Amino acid sequence: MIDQNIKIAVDAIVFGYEKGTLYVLAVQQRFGKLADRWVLPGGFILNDEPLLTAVERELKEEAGITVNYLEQLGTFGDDINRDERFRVISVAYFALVNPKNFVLKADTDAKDAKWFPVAQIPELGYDHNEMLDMAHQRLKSKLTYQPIGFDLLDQEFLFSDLENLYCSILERDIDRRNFRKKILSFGIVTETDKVVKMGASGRPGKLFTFNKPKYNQLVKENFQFDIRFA
Amino acid sequence: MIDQNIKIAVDAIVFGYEKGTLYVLAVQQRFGKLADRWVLPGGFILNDEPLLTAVERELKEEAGITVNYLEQLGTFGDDINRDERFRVISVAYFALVNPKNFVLKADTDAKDAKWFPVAQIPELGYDHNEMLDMAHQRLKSKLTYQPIGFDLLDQEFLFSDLENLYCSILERDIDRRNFRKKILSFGIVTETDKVVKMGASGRPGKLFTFNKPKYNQLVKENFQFDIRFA
DNA sequence: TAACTTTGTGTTGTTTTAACACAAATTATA
DNA sequence: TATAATTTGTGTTAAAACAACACAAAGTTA
Repeated sequence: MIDQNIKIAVDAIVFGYEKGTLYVLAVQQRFGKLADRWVLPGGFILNDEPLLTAVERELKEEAGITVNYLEQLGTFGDDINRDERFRVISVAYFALVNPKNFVLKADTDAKDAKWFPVAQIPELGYDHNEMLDMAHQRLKSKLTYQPIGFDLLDQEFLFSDLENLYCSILERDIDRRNFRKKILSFGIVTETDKVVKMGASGRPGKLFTFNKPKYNQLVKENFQFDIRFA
Repeated sequence: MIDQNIKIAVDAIVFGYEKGTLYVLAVQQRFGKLADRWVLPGGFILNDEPLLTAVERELKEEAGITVNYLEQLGTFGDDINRDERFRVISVAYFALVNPKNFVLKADTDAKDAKWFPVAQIPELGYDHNEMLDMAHQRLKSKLTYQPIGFDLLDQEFLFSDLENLYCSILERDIDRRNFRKKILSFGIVTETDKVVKMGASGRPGKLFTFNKPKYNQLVKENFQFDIRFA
């Protein structure tokens, strides 16, 4: 007979982006030996609950959000001292959301929920900094070969928004003309006829949208999104 | 209090390659409701055992092998009916080995252990066909951006071996001259002065080796292995 | 010894990438 | 209200990477 004394949790690394800054969602623990510490949102799964459902539930409960993109990141199982009562193995999920779409509200277990700039994240509880690093790495590399940047932006965006997102997350300069040429050549970004004056000074720009059905169709025809350059 | 009734297992998708054919390791179950069925090697983890250690132990126990390459593939948690007594969540690992280095021997729990050509895999127990598909996909894509093919070959190999490995796993033709040029340009494959006459007819070829320290050094200098072409 | 098999090697046209600058439309400021 | 400042929008060109292609050399088999 198996005498495992291990519990399964899910945790989420939720990235948000706004005005050139990449944020990650953390919650402040209300109970337990890490009360008051900031950790990634997450919690134990229910007996008959699929893993994905568990993450979505926790995000709803602890921060009041629903994400745009969610995928499994990896399972972190060796943090044996997370809880005195049992070993905890955690399945970490990578998620993207547009922070503008929600007002964070801590609910059940969480005392508070907050966006931290990734560059200024404090020391988190458990092995959550390690998870965050891995997720941050995943975001950077995935940005180059999957069109996930759009999940961080408004539905309609300026080309400069998209460009700045790539610049700031990948931490390098991008040639505006080459970037635009490449993205437009894919045919997955559509120009709307709306023009916006941005609030700031300068010439107004057109708004664009990501054409997801078109992208899905192209993928079926073996299209490979890929954008890497200096 | 948490009343989870879930157990954690690890499973491994172990690929082997020989003479143009890709194989995967399966074991035949001795006990339980799936007795006699073929499944991927794996089993429950011990309370204080790291996940990686658990996979290595199971591979040793069930098939008598030690792999060349091992990385986490993903966690499959929704196969709620795997066992009547409790839900099982399984962390799947992706592994590569040179089959020549071992004689398979089923040991503790397994009745038999066997290499199946991936193209002719039978229906496996649990959700193991799904895991295999995902691992197969991972192998194909990873082959193009990480030098993992060498973990499937002998330490010394003919250039044609490497080329055939790529051809057969990626299921496409490769231009021999362009392939060789590209691989050699990386500087991570060294020509030995041994010449081998292959057993078959034809001009003897030089043996090559993968220079892993050199590769690791290049990676530090931002080198990116990448080989995709028609 | 002729036929067959496998290794080894270079060139060229095409495509992709990288580098680069200025005019147009608006807002802010003097 | 003119001038400066800001942001959008757009093409060309040189360099690098890629794709396509064929034949001689060294051995084995018939």
